[in-house]
Amino acid sequence: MLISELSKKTGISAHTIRFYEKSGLIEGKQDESIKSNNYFHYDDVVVEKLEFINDAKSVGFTIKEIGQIIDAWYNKKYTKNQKIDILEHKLISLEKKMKEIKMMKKQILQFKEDVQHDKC
Amino acid sequence: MLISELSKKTGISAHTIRFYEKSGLIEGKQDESIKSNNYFHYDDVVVEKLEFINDAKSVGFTIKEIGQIIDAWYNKKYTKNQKIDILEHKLISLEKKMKEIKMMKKQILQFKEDVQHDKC
DNA sequence: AACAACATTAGAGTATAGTCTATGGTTGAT
DNA sequence: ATCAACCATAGACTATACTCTAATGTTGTT
Repeated sequence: MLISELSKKTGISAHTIRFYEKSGLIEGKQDESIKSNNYFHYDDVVVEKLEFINDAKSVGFTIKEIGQIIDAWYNKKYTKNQKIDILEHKLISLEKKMKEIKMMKKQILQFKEDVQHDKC
Repeated sequence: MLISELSKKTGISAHTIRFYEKSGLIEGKQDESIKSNNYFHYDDVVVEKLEFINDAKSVGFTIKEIGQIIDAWYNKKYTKNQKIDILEHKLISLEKKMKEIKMMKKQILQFKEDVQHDKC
């Protein structure tokens, strides 16, 4: 598919998709047999990646981190052990985020109680 | 205390503290009786706020959101009901973040299994 | 009085993550 | 042939959250 279809499927603008492509998160292929244009073609793996990117962004991963995770899954540039290492580090950072959120919940619940009992 | 002591206590640079002050998150007071200088003085509430800011930043709250929470606790510019409303919205957004992180954990665990079983 | 070590402000610079504009080429329907 | 609707690239612009520099003033010790 071409970029506008990819954009429709994922809800991500063509501009942003190109930005992700420049950032190395995804890649389209140009059809060598067609010489009249230089349009990029994207497959379902790219759709999958873009959906993952959206999810990963909302948990606070940076573009760089998302790139690492994608490479640990879809790419051949790491050994098996390197891939597992990267993924385990991300799991640890998710655990950390989880703990921080739980603590923040407690804190805000406390704030709420204080307000309810006119302690501030 | 003056800004350098506040900086030492919280581990936040004087530059960043001034940035937070400009952003409306904290405020120091100038001593009216001293006319020779315009140094700002900070109390323990500011230390408390800065510690909260650090925690709130790490769960992904923006400066704006942190400002709202601080105002819902320390400030008189909202009614009781408005304060509770703000805090409840933040609790909901924390619940959402938690769900997203749980899903991301599952996804990355799946990636890890796929790597372990040579499925990619 | 001189000096280091502090304080202030205004504003410039950086990194991240987009978002948009300008320019120009391509495709497909009429 | 022409027109809307697509495609590409380069680069400018924006928002957020700092981070640093420059210029200048103050305090406290020797």
